Amino acid sequence: MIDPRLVTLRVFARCGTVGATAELTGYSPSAVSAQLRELQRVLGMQLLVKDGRGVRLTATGRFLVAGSDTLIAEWERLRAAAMEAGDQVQSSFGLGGFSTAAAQLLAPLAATLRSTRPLLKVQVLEADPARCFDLLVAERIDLAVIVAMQSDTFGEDDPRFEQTVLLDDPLDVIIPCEHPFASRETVTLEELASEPWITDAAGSTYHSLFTAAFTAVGVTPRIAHEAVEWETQIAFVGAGLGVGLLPRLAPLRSAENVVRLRITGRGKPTRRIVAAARRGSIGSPLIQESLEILQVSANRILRARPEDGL
Amino acid sequence: MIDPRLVTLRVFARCGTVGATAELTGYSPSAVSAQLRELQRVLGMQLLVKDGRGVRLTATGRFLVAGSDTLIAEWERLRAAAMEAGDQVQSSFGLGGFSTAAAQLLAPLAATLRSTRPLLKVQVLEADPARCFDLLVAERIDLAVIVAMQSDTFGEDDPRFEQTVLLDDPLDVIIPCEHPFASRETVTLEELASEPWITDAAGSTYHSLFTAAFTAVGVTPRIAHEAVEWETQIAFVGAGLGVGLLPRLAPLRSAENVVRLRITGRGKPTRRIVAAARRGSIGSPLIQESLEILQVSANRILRARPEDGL
DNA sequence: ATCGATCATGCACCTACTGTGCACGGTTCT
DNA sequence: AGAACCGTGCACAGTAGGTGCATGATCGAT
Repeated sequence: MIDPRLVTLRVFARCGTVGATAELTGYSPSAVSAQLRELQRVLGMQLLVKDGRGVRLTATGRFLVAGSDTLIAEWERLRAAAMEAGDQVQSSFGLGGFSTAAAQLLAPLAATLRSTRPLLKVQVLEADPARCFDLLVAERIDLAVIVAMQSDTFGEDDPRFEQTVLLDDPLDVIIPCEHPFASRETVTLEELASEPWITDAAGSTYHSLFTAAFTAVGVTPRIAHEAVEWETQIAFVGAGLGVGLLPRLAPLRSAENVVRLRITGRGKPTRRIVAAARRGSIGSPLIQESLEILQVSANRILRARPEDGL
Repeated sequence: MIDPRLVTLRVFARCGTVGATAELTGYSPSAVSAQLRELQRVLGMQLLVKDGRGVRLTATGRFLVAGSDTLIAEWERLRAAAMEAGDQVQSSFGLGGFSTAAAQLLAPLAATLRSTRPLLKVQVLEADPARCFDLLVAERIDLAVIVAMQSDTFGEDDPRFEQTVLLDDPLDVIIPCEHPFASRETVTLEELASEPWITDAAGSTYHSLFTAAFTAVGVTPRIAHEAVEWETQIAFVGAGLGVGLLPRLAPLRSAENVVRLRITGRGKPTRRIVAAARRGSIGSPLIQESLEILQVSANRILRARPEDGL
């Protein structure tokens, strides 16, 4: 209901270049340029100035973008309330989430919605958390499932988003079948202090999660190998190259001769998974229903004993 | 910046029929019908139901319209603030007002704006107060000058509008040149109690103003003739048919052998003239400047002595 | 009961907005 | 200097959204 050109401007305010805005919104760069030009004409304001080989927001432009946060939130709130008041449904629904969430949480959610609401067009996009926020602003998706990171620039109080905690996903340890601990059910991080560890490259979200888990118990792990994908890491462990941490949500196929153990003791590392939506839209019946379904899925997975993955 | 279809829905909520909405917005009835249908499709809500030979808002529709008041106001506020922050001007500006205001206040305002802001497209529409409010909602005009009536359904606290008092326009008495009081400068209503009066038909806004003036001083005037236009009333008085009340803003040509006297004594009847705009937009520099110009015009007219009209 | 008036809507048609693809000029980094 | 990148103008195309007329439905008046 808000003019799509204003939405485009907001996306531009986040990524700073016309090209990136085009990529995020799905338009061509020419279209973004034309939209921004038209927006300035309609409003009678100069919103952009040339800056080097790019363009930059003017003070007026920044002011407008900042103020539009409450406008967007107001509209989302109104639409959600009207939806609830009229017990009606929207026609399309976009979901976004990072890999694990997309596979374990969003896929069943989309399937459930597809059966309970046959005429709702559901679209799922896999994207990392930062891009999920971009996609929310661009209105490409309506709900995102992400890992809450302390390093995130989006706080709880960002006027553009509203977040609710979905679940705390515990990290398990995976070790090779041949490992002396393979028959145990639980283990502490201290017991594994001298093991060769497998994790992601420094700088990734998983790596910071990894180090945080060990600093919490005062252990310095020896990092032997690096793997980006869970599948790769599991394969490394299965090959006896070392041990690793695996979120409980990440599935483990039985063929992979790897054992998953729960962590006990002082340090019980978890990653917090939250759902994010545009501020104001959280009350929408569709989003509320989605959150409930997500909770059910998450609890069902978490209740499963770690040995089930063997 | 708000979707024009939502604006159309708001206009429909006020006048109740597709045809009237088309007339107010400037669209054709087919276009209004298509817009409302499209709006329901996009939002996934049923906003209208057939009702006899017309259509009626559903509960959801009424809810949406009511809630959109704050949304519109929020946008107007944001735009006005951005305008002020950036010291920029809009490209078009619509003015509305009733007959006297249009001639005496809006015409000079439009002329001034045309000279101070050459590239601003100014449009003036003459319309009675009720229609002015409709035109404000329809975004055909941005500022309206109207007579405040106690019978108006639009209170000071209407979430859609914002009003500021422009001036209190005193009512003068007009009498024939041959009248014994013609050489005086002031008169009281009591002195004219037995005169034959000329006013508008019962039910008009002027008529209620007329009776209110006399009930304030406890006099019951004898209504001899009825006239709708000021010009007609003045002609009646000039022909010696009676006396009448004339707002000071209404001009008096010297050729009309009629004398204008100020009213003194307990009852000093006035009509309150206010400016109205969409809520939130009152801070816009263009509207602020317009209000100042209107004040200047009004004061200049009011300072003129009543004899000047002879 | 019938006829006319009124109201919303569907349809055919057309205009004009808006997006795409490509080429170009300007700017920065190496 | 040359290459890479960024934004923008232009020709073209598709489609959203406008008008005008005809139609069906409903209400009021004769």
